[in-house]
Amino acid sequence: MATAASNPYLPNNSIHTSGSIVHSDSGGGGMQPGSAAVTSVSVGYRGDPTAKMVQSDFMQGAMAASNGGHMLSHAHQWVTALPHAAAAAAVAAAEAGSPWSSSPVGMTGSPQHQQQQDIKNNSGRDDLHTGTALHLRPPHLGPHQGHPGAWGATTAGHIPSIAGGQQQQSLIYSQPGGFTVNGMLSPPGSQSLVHPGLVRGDTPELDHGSHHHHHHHQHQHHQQHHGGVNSHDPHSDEDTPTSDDLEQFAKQFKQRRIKLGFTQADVGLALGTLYGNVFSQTTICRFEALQLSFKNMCKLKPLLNKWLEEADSTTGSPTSIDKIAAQGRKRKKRTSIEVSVKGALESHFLKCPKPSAQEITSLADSLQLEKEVVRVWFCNRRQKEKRMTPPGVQQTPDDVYSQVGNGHFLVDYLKDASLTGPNHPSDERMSAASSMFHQVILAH
DNA sequence: ATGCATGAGTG
DNA sequence: ACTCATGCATA
Repeated sequence: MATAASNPYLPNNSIHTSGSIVHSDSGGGGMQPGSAAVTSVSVGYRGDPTAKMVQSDFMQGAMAASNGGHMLSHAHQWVTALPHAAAAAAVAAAEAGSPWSSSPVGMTGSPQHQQQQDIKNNSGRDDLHTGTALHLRPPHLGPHQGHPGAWGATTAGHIPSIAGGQQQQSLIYSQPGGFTVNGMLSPPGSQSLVHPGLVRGDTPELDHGSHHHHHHHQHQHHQQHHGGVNSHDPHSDEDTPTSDDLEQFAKQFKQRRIKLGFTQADVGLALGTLYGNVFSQTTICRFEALQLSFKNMCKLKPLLNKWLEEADSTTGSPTSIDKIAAQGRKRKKRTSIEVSVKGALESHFLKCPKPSAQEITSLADSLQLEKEVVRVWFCNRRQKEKRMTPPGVQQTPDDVYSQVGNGHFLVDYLKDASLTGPNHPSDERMSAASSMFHQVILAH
C-alpha cells in the first residue's frame, strides 16, 4: 500500500491504496462515500520516497454534515507542503521566482478589466531541469500584437501570456543553445530558423483536405469593433480569429502535429521550452478538439502557431524529449461518481444549473457525496457548456446532424446567444459557438 | 479523451 | 462562491 504512494515512478495502475495513510475517515463527519462514489487513490507525488504524504488524506466530514452554514476552510486540506528540502526548494523557487504575476504588458489601449486572465499557470513543474536544462526564453516578445486597440479581449488575452510570463526568472535558465521544437538541444542541422515568410503552414500537401470546406462568413466580426483595424487576413495570428479560423487552425494543427510525429504532450512541453509556458497534454488535446472557451482558444492559437512554424522548419528532428513529470503538491483523490448519482446530478442540473449553497448541501446529503464534490461537479458541468464545441460535436459541421444527441446543445446555444445579443464580452463563447452552428444550420 | 480538482481572479 | 484556465489521473 504505501508503496504506491511512495513510488510515483511505478506504473500507477496497481496502486490503489487502501489504507495507506491515516485517513480520517468517517467518524465525525461523515459520510463515507462508500456507496455513492469511490475515491480512487493515487497520489501523483513527485519523487520523494522519504516523504509520503503525511496528512490525513482528506477529511470530508469536517465541513459537511454538522455545519450547514459555512465551510470556508477547505483549500488547505489537500495541499501539503513538500516535505523534502530539495523538492521544497525547487518548488519554492518556482513559485516565488516565477510568478507569471501580473505583467505590465504594453497594451496602451483598452484597459479591459476582467479578462486578463493570463497564464500564471505553471504548477511548479517547470524547474526540473533534468539533465537538459531546457528553458529558453527569447528576450523579446512575440511578433504578434500589432495594434494596441485591436480588440481588447482576445488581443489582451494572449499578449500577457507571452510577454508577461517570462522575465525575472529568465536569468535562471538562460541557457543559450539551440532548441528545437522538441525542446532538445539542437543537433542536426538547422532548426529554430524562423522563416520570414511564414505562411503558417500552408504546406500544400496536407493543408488541403478538410478545411476550406465551408466558408460562410457573416459572422466574422463578433468581437472586434472598437479598435477598428483588424480586418486583414484571418491567417495572421495578430488579429482576432474567428471561430472559423480557430476550427480550421485546430484541425490543421492536429494534422501537422501528427504528421510530424509529435504527441500532444510533446507539444505542450515544447511550448514550455519555447515560451516558458508549459501546457499539458490535456490542454493541447482540448485545443485540437475545440473544447476550450473561445477566449482561451484565441490565447493559445498564437503559441501553437508559433510552434507549428518551428516544427515545419525543423523537419526530421529526432523526437526524444524527456518528459518531466513533476509536480510537487498533492491533490485530492479523484472521486468517481456513480452513474446513478451522476444521473441525479444531471437532472438537477437541467432544472437548476446554479444551485444555491443550501441546495448543494442538501443534494450532497441526499446523494451521500461531499458537498465540495457536488459543488465542483456543478462548476465543471457549467464550464462544459461554455466550451466552443459541445461534447461530441466538433468535426465537420456536416456531422453535427448525423450525430444527434447533442442536438439540444445547438438549440440552447443558439437560443441563448440570440437572447443575449451578438457580442458582449461575456458572450464570447456563445458568439463563437453560435456562429459555428449558425453556418451549419444555414448551410442546411 | 475526459472526469474531477485546484487556484487565481472577481464580486 | 463563482468563473475560467489548466492539469492530474483515469477510463
